[in-house]
Amino acid sequence: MSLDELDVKILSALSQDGRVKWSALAEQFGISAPAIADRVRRLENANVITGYAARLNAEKLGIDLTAFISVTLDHPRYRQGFVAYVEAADNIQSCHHIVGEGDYLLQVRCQSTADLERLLSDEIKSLPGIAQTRTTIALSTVKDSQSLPLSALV
Amino acid sequence: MSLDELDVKILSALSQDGRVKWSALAEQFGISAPAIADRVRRLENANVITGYAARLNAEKLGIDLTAFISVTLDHPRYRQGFVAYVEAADNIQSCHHIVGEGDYLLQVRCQSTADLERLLSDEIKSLPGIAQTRTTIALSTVKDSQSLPLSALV
DNA sequence: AGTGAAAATGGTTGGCA
DNA sequence: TGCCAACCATTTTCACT
Repeated sequence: MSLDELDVKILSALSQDGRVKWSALAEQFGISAPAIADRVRRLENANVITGYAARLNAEKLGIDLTAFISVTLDHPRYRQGFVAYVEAADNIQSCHHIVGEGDYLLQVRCQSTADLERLLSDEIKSLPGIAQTRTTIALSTVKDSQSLPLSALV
Repeated sequence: MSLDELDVKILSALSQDGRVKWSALAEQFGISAPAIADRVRRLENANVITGYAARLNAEKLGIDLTAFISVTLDHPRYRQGFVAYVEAADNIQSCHHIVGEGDYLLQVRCQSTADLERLLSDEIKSLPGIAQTRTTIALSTVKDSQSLPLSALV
């Protein structure tokens, strides 16, 4: 699917406000509301927009301990089990297969250091084939935007 | 602000589908649509819900090179300038002040290795007071959910 | 806090340029 | 693709519990 400039603008607007009214976008971009709706539907069908989510305040919810854990596996045969665990664990926000220090880099969210300790000791380190882990705790969050650099597309 | 069980369920539903109809939640939770709307408004006003966003497919958009960059500053006096840069740079998705290897951990999104090289050389390493950087490239993404572990709250 | 019904707003559909 | 206009769905308001 090819995107024109207006599509990118719509994507940008929807990443900032996923509940924006078509009529507001219509006015902003000088096009009609049904035309906006058409384009959004097209972007959804092409899986460029995969869904919508509320942005929650982790701090207000008391889930504001962020840590990064690099994990090294003993052998690739442990990958499948590890990945299955990662996908099911809702404390784990992201997991990337990396090159460098360790095999995987996890970003986790916990409520407390006790919670993190439990996650590390009782869960991650208890999985089969974990050779090594290294945990880095975030002292504070300078930026946490999940918006893609769409400006690069135009 | 204190959250009851229904609030948490609503937050969970809204993180999965930020455009869900109040009437659908109303039916699901056995309460009326205006009551759902009231609670959502309360959560918004309390800044528990900070907004809504479309989930975009980074791969389909060709912005699918993820890297982690740990940055060490020469001296805390460079912090302010560094933070200002980070906040303005839309390639930088997140930045955490960390303890351990380096001072800050950035997560960046690029279109290509050339793009990443430009970001590193022309931007980050050119900032005043950058003592060291260490870049880790993601070979693949196993998981990238931005949903908080709300189940821990109930 | 929550409800039900009415009013207001927004989304969707279909014929046409 | 996009527009307009009519139609339909949803949200919001409000008097009451």
